[in-house]
Amino acid sequence: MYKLLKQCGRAKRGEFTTPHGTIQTPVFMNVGTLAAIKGAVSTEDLENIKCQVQLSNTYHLHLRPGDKIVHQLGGLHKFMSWNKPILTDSGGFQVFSLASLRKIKEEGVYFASHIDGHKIFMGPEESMQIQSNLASTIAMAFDECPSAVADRTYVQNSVERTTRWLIRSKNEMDRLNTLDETINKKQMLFGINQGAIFPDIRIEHAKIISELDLDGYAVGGLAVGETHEQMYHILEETVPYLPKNKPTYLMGVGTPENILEAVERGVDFFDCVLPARNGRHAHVYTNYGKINLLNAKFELDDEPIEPECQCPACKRYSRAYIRHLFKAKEMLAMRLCVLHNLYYFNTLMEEIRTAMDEDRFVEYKKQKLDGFKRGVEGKPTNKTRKQ
RNA sequence: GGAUGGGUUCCCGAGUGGCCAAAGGGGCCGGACUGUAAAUCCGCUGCAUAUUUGCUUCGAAGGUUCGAAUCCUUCCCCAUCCA
Repeated sequence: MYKLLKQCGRAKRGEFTTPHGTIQTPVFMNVGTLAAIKGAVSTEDLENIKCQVQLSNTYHLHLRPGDKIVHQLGGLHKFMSWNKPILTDSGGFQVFSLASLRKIKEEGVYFASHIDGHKIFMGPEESMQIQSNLASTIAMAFDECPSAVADRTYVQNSVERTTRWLIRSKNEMDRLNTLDETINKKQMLFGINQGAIFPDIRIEHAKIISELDLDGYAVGGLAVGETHEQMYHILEETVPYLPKNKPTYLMGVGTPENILEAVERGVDFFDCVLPARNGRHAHVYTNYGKINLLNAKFELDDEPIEPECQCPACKRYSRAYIRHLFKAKEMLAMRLCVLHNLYYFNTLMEEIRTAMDEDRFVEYKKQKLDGFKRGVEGKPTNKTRKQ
């Protein structure tokens, strides 16, 4: 259940209560596709980096270890030893990312497993059944995420099918939640808005799905190749047509800049692989933009990644040391950077919430974006700070 | 002292007359990554430059040839074996 605590312009500050605890929003959901955040991050670690919600994936867990196995083991929470909320993505994104391995039909999608090539079918009912077996807190409707460059006719047809799939998803979830063997009988369902970069299709779709009284509403199909300006524009056009008294979730986004811009436009849930993936690839976030620790200029840099950061990496280790770990291919390098990046994102959200509570979100956002824009080169030194 | 194998661009290592500034790795340097087929992928790596081209390079010095990292001579090193 979502409680809107405050609005700053269109920006929403809220609280979302679930059977697994209350989520303070705006929130960043930490992505652990295979029931683990890549980079050797444990559940204990997540407690140290302010993680409120984890995200896992229907398609991937269906293939490995198999949702029935997770069900037999008591559901995802017990399986991965995490008692806070978990959102499962429906497999809709894999319809996009595994484009060469699938075929879309009205009944659903035929995939060739990316692991061994065996044929699998997933429609709305199958996706809900898998997610019910996984017993996540929040299930996502099964959708198609069309490419940003798809033409209007394609998108129109795709969105209409996604609507039909949403209704089937909801019916199936309602049914599953009444079954004896269901682990989480209060599993929530979020619908997903699509429409690529066509505002009228987006708005029309938003209006239709808003009538279904779902637990939350996502905007999908963004950050898949369009420009940032197009993404922000779509949010401005679309979000006002989604229910204010429900969470609004921008799927798969994004950079700290993207998040600040989207919060301003009314989004309160986010998820993104970037902090984890970039961390594994030595790119780390600072208040003065993203830096690549592999760069030679950090060879003798004795500073932490972000001097103002209180994460497990920044409290103890220098950029030079972590750079060395990357060069030496020590997995601690990735682990530290993933922890830092996730801490950075979760802290960013915390700061956003505090700023909204204190009615200074606009100033906060501006100050943050200014810092990112200046970059590490433009960072004020002790000397310039005194002046 | 004798026998054999070998010395290639930062490193390892292919190449044995032209298509060779020289395969392939590694390293170095740089880039990408947005509901994770990603601990991945891409580019660059002799010098100088207008993406054309010029110059220098394959242990050293000579030589053969229109043309040599590749063939010949001598020398210098290295490895293994025999004395």
